[in-house]
Amino acid sequence: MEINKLYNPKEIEKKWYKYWNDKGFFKAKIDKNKKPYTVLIPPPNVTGILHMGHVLNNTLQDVSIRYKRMTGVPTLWIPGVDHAGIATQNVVEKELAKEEKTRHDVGREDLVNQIWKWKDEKGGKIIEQLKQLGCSCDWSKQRFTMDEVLSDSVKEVFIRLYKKGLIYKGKRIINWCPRCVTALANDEVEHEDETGKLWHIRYPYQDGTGFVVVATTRPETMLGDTAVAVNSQDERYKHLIGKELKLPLTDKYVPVISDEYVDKKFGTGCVKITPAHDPNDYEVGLRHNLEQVIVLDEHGIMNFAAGKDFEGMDRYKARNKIVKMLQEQNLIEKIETHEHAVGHCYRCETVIEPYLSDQWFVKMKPLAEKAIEVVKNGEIIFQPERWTKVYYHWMENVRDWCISRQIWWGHRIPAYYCEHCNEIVVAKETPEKCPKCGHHTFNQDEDVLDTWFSSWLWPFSTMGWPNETAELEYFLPTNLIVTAPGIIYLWIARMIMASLEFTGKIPFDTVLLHGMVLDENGTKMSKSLGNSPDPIDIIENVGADALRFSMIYNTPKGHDSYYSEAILESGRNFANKIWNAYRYIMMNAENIKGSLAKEDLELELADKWIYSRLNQVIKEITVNYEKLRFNDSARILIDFIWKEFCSWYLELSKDRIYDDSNPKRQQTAKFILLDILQTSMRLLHPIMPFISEEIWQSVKNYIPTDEESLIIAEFPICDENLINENIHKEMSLIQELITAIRNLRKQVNLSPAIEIEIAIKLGDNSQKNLIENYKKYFTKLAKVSSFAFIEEKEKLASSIASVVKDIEIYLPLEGLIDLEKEREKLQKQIGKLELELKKISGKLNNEKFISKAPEKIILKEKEKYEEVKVKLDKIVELLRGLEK
RNA sequence: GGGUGAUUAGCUCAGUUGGUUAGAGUGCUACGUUGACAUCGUAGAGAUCACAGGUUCGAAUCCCGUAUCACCCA
Repeated sequence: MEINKLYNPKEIEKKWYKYWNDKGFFKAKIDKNKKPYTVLIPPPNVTGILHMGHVLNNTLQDVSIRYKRMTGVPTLWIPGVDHAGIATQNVVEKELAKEEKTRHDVGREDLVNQIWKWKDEKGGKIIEQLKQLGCSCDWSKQRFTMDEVLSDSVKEVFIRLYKKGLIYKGKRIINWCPRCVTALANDEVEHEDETGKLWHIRYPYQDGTGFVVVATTRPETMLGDTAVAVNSQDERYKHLIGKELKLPLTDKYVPVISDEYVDKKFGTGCVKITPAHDPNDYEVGLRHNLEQVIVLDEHGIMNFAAGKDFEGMDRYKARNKIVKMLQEQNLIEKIETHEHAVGHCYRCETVIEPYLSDQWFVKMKPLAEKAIEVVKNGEIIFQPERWTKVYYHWMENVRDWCISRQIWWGHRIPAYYCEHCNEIVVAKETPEKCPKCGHHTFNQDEDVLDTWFSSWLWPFSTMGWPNETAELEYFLPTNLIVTAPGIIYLWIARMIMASLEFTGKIPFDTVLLHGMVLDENGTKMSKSLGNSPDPIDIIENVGADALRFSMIYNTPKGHDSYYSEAILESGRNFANKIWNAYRYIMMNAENIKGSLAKEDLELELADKWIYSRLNQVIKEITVNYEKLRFNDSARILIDFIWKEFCSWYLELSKDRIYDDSNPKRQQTAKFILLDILQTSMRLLHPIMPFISEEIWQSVKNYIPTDEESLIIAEFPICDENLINENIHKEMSLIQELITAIRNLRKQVNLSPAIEIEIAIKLGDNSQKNLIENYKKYFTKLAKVSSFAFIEEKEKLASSIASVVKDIEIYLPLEGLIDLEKEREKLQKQIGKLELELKKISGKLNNEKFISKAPEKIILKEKEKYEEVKVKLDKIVELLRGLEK
């Protein structure tokens, strides 16, 4: 078999993905005797294309589901996309705009049809990209938030909440996006700090005897002012309360009122009140029965109520004109710069407008109580835990949710108005007869529901609710939801509320929050900055495995992830390393005929050591997979495979692998190489599914198993009996000796090809057997041709030396030694050891330490003291030898 | 303005229950193509654990404060 020197992921990844999918390995099988493990995908937008955030998010989910699948648990990862109301409608409206048409030209029905057509043709892109990444979702259960069943869930929920009095319609100030021409919920508004201006405007007294100064960041709204408010405790303005002021640029007069809302310290302490265009002013207006004058239309254009000077002007142009006119009339006192947070539409970044309009709302408080409880009592856990505080904070201050949107793409509100008497009937279908007046003609509400109104039902609508399905019974509550903290409010909290309300169950038990993917400078990735690489390009270049490994390895749990090409190399190089170890092992597996049963193996130190380490690694990795600390799993794997398996074990095996004179030893080494490789592939599979399957399938030819595919093969279980501390001690002594010898060689720049003799003075005689038995390890890894065991340090003046534990190592150099350099080296080591010894003896001489520290720690310090002392003495002696 | 988090090697980060000679990777230096791999190997240098206090026999780790940065909320 010819194996390429460089790992080429492209064909391999395609091949195995198709195999897994065709074989149905992603499909969840209900087994009532086992508790399932279920992951819910955060449904990406139907308009979405894969970005690095998706890569991180979905890789984390795939790692957890693949790990669980291998432990034998029935697993289900439910995939799907959401209909993304505003974003998707935008896509088609943009196409219409190319023909210079608006949605109003084509009409509601036609527009919705066009969007469906677009969705069917182009909406599945991100799903295909997730498959390229290797995601093992159960695609037979893929859902779309506007599927028939999910739409039915939405209607059912709306009706139930309406009947319970938890959904109501009302005129309120809401956040309005003048570009999307729709209402937004509070948490769909993103606040950004901006440097704006604070205009101080004079409002003259009605009688012309003076003026008050109000400060505002939005002068254009003054046209809708219906009062000026001051704090009743403010001595400066007390006398003005009740007076009338002339509203500049208009022929209107407004009263001075008092309200506790006014902050005496902000601005001038006089606040203009615009009830129709500011949420706080709206509240003040209600308290004082003020008129609500709307001066902006739905597009952010001044309307007739703004007066003929401004009607038809954009809000910012009107602002400039107003300021200019005020200046001309000497009504601007001063203009300050002012830092403040400005709300933007989270979809299109347009500055939002507080806007008074008729909307539908959900009362959240009654739903929030239970949802707080299930987190407080630990039924639902946030990881990292600190996010629970964020959750509580929002839940405890939750406000009503504006769910109506003035667009056409989405779930149309199931409310019908009787044409005759305007009675509202909330129902799944158009009612037959008005319950109030008996008439038969109805108009359905024009608005659609917020996309999140379907997303919050995701945990159970995807399983067929309100029907009682086997899935709901078996898979709910699900187990894991993986997402970014940014949508704790938008999505996580609401899912918890909805699940409890409608199914009586929690939606999931664990919420894993991950960070953002930043570029190498720590800047958030964004399309407009152009610092966001296309993951599909990366996959085509280095493979999904490399990308997945790099992301997991470089993203500590709950932290942001810094992506750069350098980081990608860790995954690419690791894949290549594994590939070449595999190549070496397979080449030899082919050449070496015959095989041994496991019980006939002739084990030596390195073999016992690698099995011992393997089992420790199995234990650690299992813990880290369970704790969702995947970066630690990745780190343990790369360290074990690269350093211990490849750099030590595989090198040490060469001696036997190339020795045809001893078949039993040769076959032992062959078996162990294959066995460690296949077990490592099992451990690696959740993170690097493709290369691990490719290698595992190939090793299967030599180590037969009934298992059909790695994706459903058993995850290794630690065998404690194989973990042996004595073996570790012996092996690490040998490793330390080899490293020390290599170090000596390097010190005098010996070429790697030159064989050397080493003189050794042992600390105790038990070490002699060990070193003699495994002399070949030194030959192989340090090019040592022979050892001389010495008693005293005769004739060693022309050697360089090193100390490992209580063993002295000498490399004789026949007068080539640079005495000065050698002394320097030893002096430096002495310095370090003396410092260490001082620290330890400081502790041991401290009475309080002796009396208060646990026995175990004291013992450990004493042992450490002896160890350091022995080493120090030996090095001091060495130095003395050189100074003679 | 309120909250949360971060600050450990040039860079990116581990360090989980207070006892480690504070570890990786990358970068850097030197040497090297040794029968899997130069996407490699071997060795080395590189840290006052942000700063200032406190608790403790003992603090990178716990507490208080300060500074800087990031994110969230108003």
